[in-house]
Amino acid sequence: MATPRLRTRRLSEPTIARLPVYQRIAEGWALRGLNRIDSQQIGELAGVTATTVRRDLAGLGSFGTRGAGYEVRVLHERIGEALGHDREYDVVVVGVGNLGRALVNSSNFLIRGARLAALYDVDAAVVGTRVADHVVLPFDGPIARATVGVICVPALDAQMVAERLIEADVHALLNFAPQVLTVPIGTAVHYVDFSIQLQILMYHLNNGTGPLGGGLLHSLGIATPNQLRVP
Amino acid sequence: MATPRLRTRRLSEPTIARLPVYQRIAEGWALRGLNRIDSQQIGELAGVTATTVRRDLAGLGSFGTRGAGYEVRVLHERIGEALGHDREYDVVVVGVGNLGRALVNSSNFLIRGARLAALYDVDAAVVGTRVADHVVLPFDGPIARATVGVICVPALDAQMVAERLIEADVHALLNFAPQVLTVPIGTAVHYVDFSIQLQILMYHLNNGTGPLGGGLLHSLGIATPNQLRVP
DNA sequence: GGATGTGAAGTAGTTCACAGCC
DNA sequence: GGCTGTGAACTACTTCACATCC
Repeated sequence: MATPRLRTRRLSEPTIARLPVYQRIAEGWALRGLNRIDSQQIGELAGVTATTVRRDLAGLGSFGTRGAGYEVRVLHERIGEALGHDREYDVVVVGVGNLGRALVNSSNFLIRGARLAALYDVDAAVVGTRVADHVVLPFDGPIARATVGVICVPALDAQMVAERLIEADVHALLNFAPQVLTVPIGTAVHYVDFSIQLQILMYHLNNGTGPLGGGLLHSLGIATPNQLRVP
Repeated sequence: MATPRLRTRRLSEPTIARLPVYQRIAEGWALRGLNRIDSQQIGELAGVTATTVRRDLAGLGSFGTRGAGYEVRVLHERIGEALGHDREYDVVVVGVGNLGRALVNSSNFLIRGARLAALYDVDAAVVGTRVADHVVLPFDGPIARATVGVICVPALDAQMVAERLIEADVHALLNFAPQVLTVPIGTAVHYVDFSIQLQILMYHLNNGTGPLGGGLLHSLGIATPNQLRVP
C-alpha cells in the first residue's frame, strides 16, 4: 500500500467519482484552445449542479478566480494531483479474451499513470501470442510485481485468480467478472459489471424515474439531461 | 418510455444498484442447492451490512421469515420483479470493435430480459460479417426499433451516434465511450467508464482509504473486505 | 458585474436498537 | 433462540443563499 499523502483533505466517495469526469471536460476544452471554464459550464457538461462542482473543487484547494471561473490548465493539474496521476503504477491483466483484449487496446483504459506490466492467460492457444506489445504469459508461471490486477476471466475462475494475485502481492483488484470476491483484509476490490448497468437503466425505464424525475447520477449513474452544447 | 408500475415503493438509487448483486448471490446459492439465506450472509457476500440488506429487501415487501431468513427462490424472484426482469426489451449495439464484440459475446451482458436486436458499425470491413448470430448492419442504414442503445464507438463519434439513435427513437443509452453526451430531456444516459474505476482504486491506494479505513462500496465501489466463505 | 467558496439548511442513506414473529 | 422489519438517531451528501473577492 502506497504512503498516504495529505495534500488535500479527504474527499468524499461521490466527489472522487466525479473528478475524472471534470478532468475529461477540462481536457476537451484545452483541446479546443479554451482556457477558462466556470462551475456552471462544468456542471452542465458533467450532469451535476454548479454548486456540487464548486464544492468538489473547493476540496482540492481554492484555485478558482471569483468572477472568472477556473483556469482549464490548473483545473486539470489539480485533479490529476488529487487522484495521484503523477505516480506511475503497474497493472497486470489476467484473461486475454475479448474483454481483456478490448481493455488493453483501448486508448481510454491504461491512462493517467497506469502502465501495463504483463498479460496472463491459462489458454495455451493464447499464451505466447502478442497482444498490445506484450507476450501473453501463462498464469501458472511467476506473476510480475504490480499494484493493480485486472480480472477478465469467467466468473467461475475469478476467485481462484484473485487468490493467486493476492499471493503474488497484488492487493488492488479490478474485477470484471460477475462474481463477488472473498479477499483478506488489506486487499481492495473494485467491481465493474456491465449487466448491472443495463439493469439499473431498465429499472428507471420501467418506473418512469431517472432523468425525467430529476434523478441524478450517483457515482456515474443516470445523468441529468444536458442541453448545453460545448462552444 | 414504458408504463410505470407501482408494485413496489420507489427504491433508492443505492438500493437499485445493490439488488442485482443480491440476486447473483441468490443464484449462486440456488445452484448449490441451498434454499435459505439470511441478511448476515447476503451482507458478507455483497460487502454491505446486514441492516442495509434488510432495509433494501424490505423495500420489496416483507417476504423474509423471522428467525429463518429468506427463501432463496423467493428472493431471486422478488428482485427480478422489482427490476423488471419479467419484461423483454430490445438492445441495439453500435460499434463492433473489440469492446462491442466482447459485450455481445459475454454470457453476462444480455441477460434478464435484454435481447440483442441488431449490431451496427460504420467500418465497411466489419459490416456484413456475422457476430453473435447477427449480421453487422451499416450504421447509415435504418435503425431497428429498440429500447436501449449501447454505444461502443470511439469518444469522438459517440455524440453523433447518440443523436442518430435518439432520432431513431432509442431513448435509453448505455455509453461506453469516455465522452459525456448531450441529449434532449426524455433520454436517459448511463455511463460505463473503465478508466474511472481504475482511477478511483488508485485514489484509495494513494490515500490509504477505502477498505482499510472501513470505506464501503457506493453503488459498486470499493467493497468491504469479505472473510466469509460460501459454504 | 460576476463567479467562487462556504456556513447553514435540507435531504438522502445508513446504522442502531429493539419490538415482533417464527 | 434467532432473525426480520422498522422507528429513531446518526451520518453523509447536496442545495440554498450570500458574503467575498477579482
